[in-house]
Amino acid sequence: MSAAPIRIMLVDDHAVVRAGFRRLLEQEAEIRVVAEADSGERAYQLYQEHAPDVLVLDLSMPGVSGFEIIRRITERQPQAKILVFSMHEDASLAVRAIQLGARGYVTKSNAPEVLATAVVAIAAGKLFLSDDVAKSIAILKLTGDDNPVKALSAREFEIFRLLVTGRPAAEIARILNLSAKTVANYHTLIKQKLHIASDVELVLLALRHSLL
Amino acid sequence: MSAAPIRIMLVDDHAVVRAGFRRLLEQEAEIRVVAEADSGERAYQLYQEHAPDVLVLDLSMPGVSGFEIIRRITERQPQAKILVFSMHEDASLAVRAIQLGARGYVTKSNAPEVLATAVVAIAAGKLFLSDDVAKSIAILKLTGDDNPVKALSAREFEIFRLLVTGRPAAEIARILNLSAKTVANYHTLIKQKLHIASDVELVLLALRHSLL
DNA sequence: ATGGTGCCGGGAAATTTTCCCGACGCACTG
DNA sequence: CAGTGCGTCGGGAAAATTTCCCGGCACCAT
Repeated sequence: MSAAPIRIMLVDDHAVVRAGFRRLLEQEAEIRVVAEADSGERAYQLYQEHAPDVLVLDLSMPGVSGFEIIRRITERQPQAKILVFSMHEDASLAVRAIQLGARGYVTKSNAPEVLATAVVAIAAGKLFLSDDVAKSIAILKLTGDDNPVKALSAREFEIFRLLVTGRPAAEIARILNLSAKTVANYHTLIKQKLHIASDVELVLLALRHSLL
Repeated sequence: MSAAPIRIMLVDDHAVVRAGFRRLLEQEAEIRVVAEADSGERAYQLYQEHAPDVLVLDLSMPGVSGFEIIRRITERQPQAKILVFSMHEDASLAVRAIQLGARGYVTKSNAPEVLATAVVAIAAGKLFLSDDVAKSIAILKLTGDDNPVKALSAREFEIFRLLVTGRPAAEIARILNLSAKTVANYHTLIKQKLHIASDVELVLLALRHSLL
């Protein structure tokens, strides 16, 4: 089984934390920590140099934020495997991180061995969420604080769904027995309520909420 | 296991073919054929009445085409489970059918028991393609006859990829060191080459080619 | 050399989007 | 029960974008 070890890079602004993680992770025979970074700038650079299998990243850092690091790295390497290790159990943070391209999210309140488990899972190409964040996300989903459904009225949502299928406004108008003008007005209204600027983002949003 | 049987509806313009399918399918204990239709018009109507678990549909029919039936049904019931059973091994037909919302595609050149297998798979919520069409689709993908990559020049494709990430034109211009005007011109050109009318379709196209 | 093709952007018309507005029905409430 | 708010529907007109057409440049193959 243990062919090549899983090569890890750690990013955290506290050296002591990094050292702890290193110990923790290297208890697992198949895991090797090959690089560490203490800032966003260094993180990006070292990531390019070492091309680790998994990047373990603390979100809260001075300067360039963890989110920004995720964004930058996945922009060029969408296949990058990034595990976020955060103190916040906040569901929306996790959702944002995943949306930006992270492959996993584990809070520090978890048992230590969970981190290694997460690393292995992510290295294997899986998505990993610790139980606590998974639960908060599920709740968030259900209550839908975050969901387009929540922000939009029934009618607006109906039009939203038709829009993201690519139907021309004229056809939507026909389907719903509206004037094309009204559809256009709704279209604008929907984009406002969702705080997005373009149709492309509209589809992307629908996608993230598995509405396609 | 065998709690409730899988309720099937057959659509084919030849009565003899329907009868054959019925026999074939009902050899499986868990499958029950609850309705048959010989035309597109009837198909839609009966589907609403019986709400079968799976709709087995022949593509080639006089009058309302199989595609149109898929479109109409999935328009109102996107969760509808439709299995296309066709004589054509044509990959693009299968792709079109799936894009319209079908959950499976099996050609008539397959061994009889494949049909039952497909029905069961689709009832379970899976997507099913018979080996032959899967192969043609794969080839189509690889040779990319249909692919955006094929139609677009390198530069055009680069801009295409940035567009479908939702970035504003101004940012794309900055990234590529172009004037916003040029990006706009490319944007138009790309839509023309891809034969699409809107940005929404642009994203959906990218999606279908797993470019997101 | 020369015609085809991809790249880049300006100008201006054409179209679309957006904003603002008025109207209606409905539900809630003091 | 009048008043208030909100969702729905669309017209008019300004604002912004898209599209079309063009010219120039570089490259490459004939």
